[in-house]
Amino acid sequence: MALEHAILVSLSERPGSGYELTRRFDKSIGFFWRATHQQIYRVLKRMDDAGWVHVEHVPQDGKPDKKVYTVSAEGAAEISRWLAEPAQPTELRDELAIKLRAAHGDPDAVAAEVARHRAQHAERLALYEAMERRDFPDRDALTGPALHQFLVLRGGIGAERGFVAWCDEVLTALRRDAERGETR
Amino acid sequence: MALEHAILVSLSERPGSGYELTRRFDKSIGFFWRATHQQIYRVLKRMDDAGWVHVEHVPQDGKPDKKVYTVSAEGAAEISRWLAEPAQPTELRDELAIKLRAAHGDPDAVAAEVARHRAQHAERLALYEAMERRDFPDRDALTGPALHQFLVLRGGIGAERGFVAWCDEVLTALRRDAERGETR
DNA sequence: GCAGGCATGTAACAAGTTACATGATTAC
DNA sequence: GTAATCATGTAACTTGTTACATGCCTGC
Repeated sequence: MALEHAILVSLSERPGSGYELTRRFDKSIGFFWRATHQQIYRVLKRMDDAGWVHVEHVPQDGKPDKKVYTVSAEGAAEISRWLAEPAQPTELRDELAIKLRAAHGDPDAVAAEVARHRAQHAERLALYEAMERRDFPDRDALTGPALHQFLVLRGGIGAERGFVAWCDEVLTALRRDAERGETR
Repeated sequence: MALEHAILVSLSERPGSGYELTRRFDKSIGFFWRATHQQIYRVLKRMDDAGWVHVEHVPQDGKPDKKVYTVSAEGAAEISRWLAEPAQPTELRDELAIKLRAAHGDPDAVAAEVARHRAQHAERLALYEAMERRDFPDRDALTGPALHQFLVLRGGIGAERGFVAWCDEVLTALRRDAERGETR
C-alpha cells in the first residue's frame, strides 16, 4: 500500500516520469522506501487507471519521449486520506541479528560480517551527514517542506548512528568473549 | 531467503512444531524477523522437501497431534553456508518518514501520528528493557548463545531508543514551527 | 453454550525481485 | 566500437498478507 503513497508524495513535491522517479528512489526518498523501476512503472499504471495521476506525453529531441506524471485532485485527496489513517509502527527486520543468534556455529565468520556491516553503515552515515551540512546549513531557520525533509534526514542519521554503535558493541563483546575462551 | 534461515536457527536452538515456531515468531526471534503461521507452515514444508529438517509426528492426549521439526545435517550445513555468505546491509523502510515528507498537507495529523508512534516505540522499548533486566542480570558473565541473544536484544533496545528520540525531535521541531507560524 | 488455546492447513491476492527486451544518443 | 545515460516496458518467480476452514479441549 505504501509505495503508491511514496510515489504520490514524490510527485506532489515535483512532477516527473517513471525514469525520474526511479532516480529519486535511488536517493532521497529512496533512503526510506526502496523501489525498483519495474515496481514504479507498474504502480504508476495502476495509479493512472485509478485517476490519482495525470499523464502527459513529452517528446524530447536527442532523448526518448517520456511520460510526465502529475498528481490529480483525486491523488491529493488520497494523500490526505492516507495521512489521517494510522500506520503500523515500523518493525525491525534484520538478517544480521538472526546471523548473530546462529553464531555458535562460526563466531569468526559472524564477526567478519558484523565488521562489514559496520563499514557499510558508517559510509551511509557519512553520506547523510554530508547531505545535512550541504542542504541544511542553517537548521534553525527551517520551515515547511524543507523542515520536514530535514527531519526525515535526521531520522536516517540517527538510525545509521545507532547501527554503527551496535556493531561496535557486538564486535567488542565478541572479541572479549573469544579472549576469555582462549585464556581458560 | 531469510525466513528459512530464521526458522533453521530457531529450530537449532530448540526443535518444535509449526505452531510453536509461530509463538516464537510472536516474540524473541520475531522481534527481528516477523512471520505469520501461514508463511511458517509453507516454508517448513519446503524445508522438509529439501531435507533441511526431519519431522516427527507426536501424538498428544487432550491436544491435537503435532509435527515436531528438527534440523538435519543438511540443514546445519545450510546454516554454515548462509553464515559465510555476505548479507545485504539492513535498509530502512519507514512509512512515517514518507508521511512526514507529505506533512505540508496537514501538519497536525502528522504530529498526531508521530506521537502515536512514539508511544508504541516507548512501549516496545520498555518491554525490551524488562527482558534485559530479567534474562540477563549479569551481563559481564555472558558467553556463547546467551551472549549472542543478549547482543541481539541490545540491538533492539538501541533501535527503539533511537526511534523514540527521533519522534521527540520531530515533535519539538513541529511544535516550534507551528508557534513561529502563529506569531508571524 | 461460548471464548480461547492448541494445532494444522488451503486459496487468493498483493508486493517485491530478477531477468529479459528494445532502441536512440552521447562521450571516450 | 563500446560503455553509459535516457526511457519504457513484459514475464516469471518468490515473498508476504488476508481470509477461510476444521476440530478438539478447557475453563467460565
